[in-house]
Amino acid sequence: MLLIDLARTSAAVAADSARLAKVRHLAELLGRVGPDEAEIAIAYLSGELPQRQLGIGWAGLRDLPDPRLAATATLHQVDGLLSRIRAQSGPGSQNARKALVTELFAALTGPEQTFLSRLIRGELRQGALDGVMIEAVAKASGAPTAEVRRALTLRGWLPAVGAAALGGGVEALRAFRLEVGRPVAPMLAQSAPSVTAALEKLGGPAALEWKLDGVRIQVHRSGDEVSVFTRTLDDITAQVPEVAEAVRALPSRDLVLDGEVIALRPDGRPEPFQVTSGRVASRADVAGARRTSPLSVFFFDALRVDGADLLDLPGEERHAALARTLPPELVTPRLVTGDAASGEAFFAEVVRGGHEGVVVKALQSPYAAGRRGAGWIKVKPRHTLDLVVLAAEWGSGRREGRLSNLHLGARDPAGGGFVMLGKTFKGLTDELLAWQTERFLALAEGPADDWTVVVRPELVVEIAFDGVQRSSRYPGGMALRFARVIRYRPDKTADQADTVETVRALMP
DNA sequence: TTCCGACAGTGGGGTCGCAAT
DNA sequence: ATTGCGACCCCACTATCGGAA
Repeated sequence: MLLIDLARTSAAVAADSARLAKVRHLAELLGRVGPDEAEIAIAYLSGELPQRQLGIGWAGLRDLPDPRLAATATLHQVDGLLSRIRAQSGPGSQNARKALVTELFAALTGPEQTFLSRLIRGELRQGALDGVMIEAVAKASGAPTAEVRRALTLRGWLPAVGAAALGGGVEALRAFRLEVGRPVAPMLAQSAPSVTAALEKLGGPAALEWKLDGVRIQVHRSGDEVSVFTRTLDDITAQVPEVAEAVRALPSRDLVLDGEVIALRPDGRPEPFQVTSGRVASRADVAGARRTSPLSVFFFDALRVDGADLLDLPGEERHAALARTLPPELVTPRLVTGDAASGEAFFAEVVRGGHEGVVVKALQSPYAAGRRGAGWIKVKPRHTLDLVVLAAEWGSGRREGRLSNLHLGARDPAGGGFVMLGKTFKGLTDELLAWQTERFLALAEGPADDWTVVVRPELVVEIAFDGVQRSSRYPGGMALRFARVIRYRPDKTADQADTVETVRALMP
């Protein structure tokens, strides 16, 4: 099969807004693809690369060669070159990668270049990723969607699952099982504004667990072999030796556990997220890093214990197995209650302890791997500030032509100006985007660069955020975490906005 | 007919490793 | 030594479609 076939299908998928039409386009192509090309086609059309990462990004795709006229590149040819790009390492590798990118793109037509560069940047923008591709695989293979989903849960890589379905139908899908050593897509949580709201949503008693501000891990143990995976299924075993040691010390030798790793201070309060993040990312001198910032591990779910797969069991049964298998200090603290008042009290206590919040879990729900299932609901406290818009950046994609990303500043009574604390594009409706674009252009003091418009600091906007963190990027040495717009405050002028002192008081 | 679950898109700050300068 | 880039850690929110109610 040729790359142009995929590029054409992708364009057709993008052109139809209806999901069912997207599925039809994708399934039609899957019906034509050969068995040895199915993985590549499914990967590309769901926005992924079989190589996962190439070492090429936005900058590596600047200055592409002119397209050619005849489309001749096959999927195998493209995939082979991408593998060669990925394989480059050591001094000179960056230049070698660029040379290979040039060679690859010089062999492509315009539409192919557009498709492939979007794919490599991770911005396919065709309105279809895994979710739609699952439906397409089901349609093309004749297997029920639920079977495809379940196989994906256990295998964690849709192209492999899709290829199996196209080749062997339902039978092939049923052959996928939970395998110790191969990570499963972790279950995710929805969110709610309060414990009361979360309990209401679940409609009965639930388990409230500490939400630790660390890094999600999935740990597999088979005998003395222990592997630790992140949420995106990357192997971080070497960076977090504390985890393997803790799990190896358990009596059970066959385990798949779900939990969180976090750096705690000697007094038990959490370090800022940056500390945990740094520990998980750093590969050099793990022993030294461990002495400075030791990691603690807490588990909250068990997917397999001693030969038994637990994924389909109710949450409370899985937790019972967890509690039987682990010592209490390795289990995430929790409270089971249906009472909103005691739930709120528990939440307040957790937050006082410096933690992120709680996760409210239905007692009955199975482990819905890879989905934002309704069974888990996270609750976090929310801060708000009234800040001043200092500038705005032009948006992209569906926000093209709209001023989108806001630069936010707090009032600085000492300096008489404003101190930038970060940016946000979240919480804006289409209506608000249109309004603010017009308003900002009226307040414009001129462009700072091609994509940023500096405005007179007059508009006050109410911003919600999760906390304040240390920053080396911004002049005040602080930045807001997860800032989002609540509403504009036309009733306030800039000299009534919150000050940097107010923000500084929120620093941990 | 209306409601709501699931998905995709639109980007945010911080950290590390590594190649290029 | 510094800088720029890529990859990944954390992530919130809105619009839309289509099945559920």
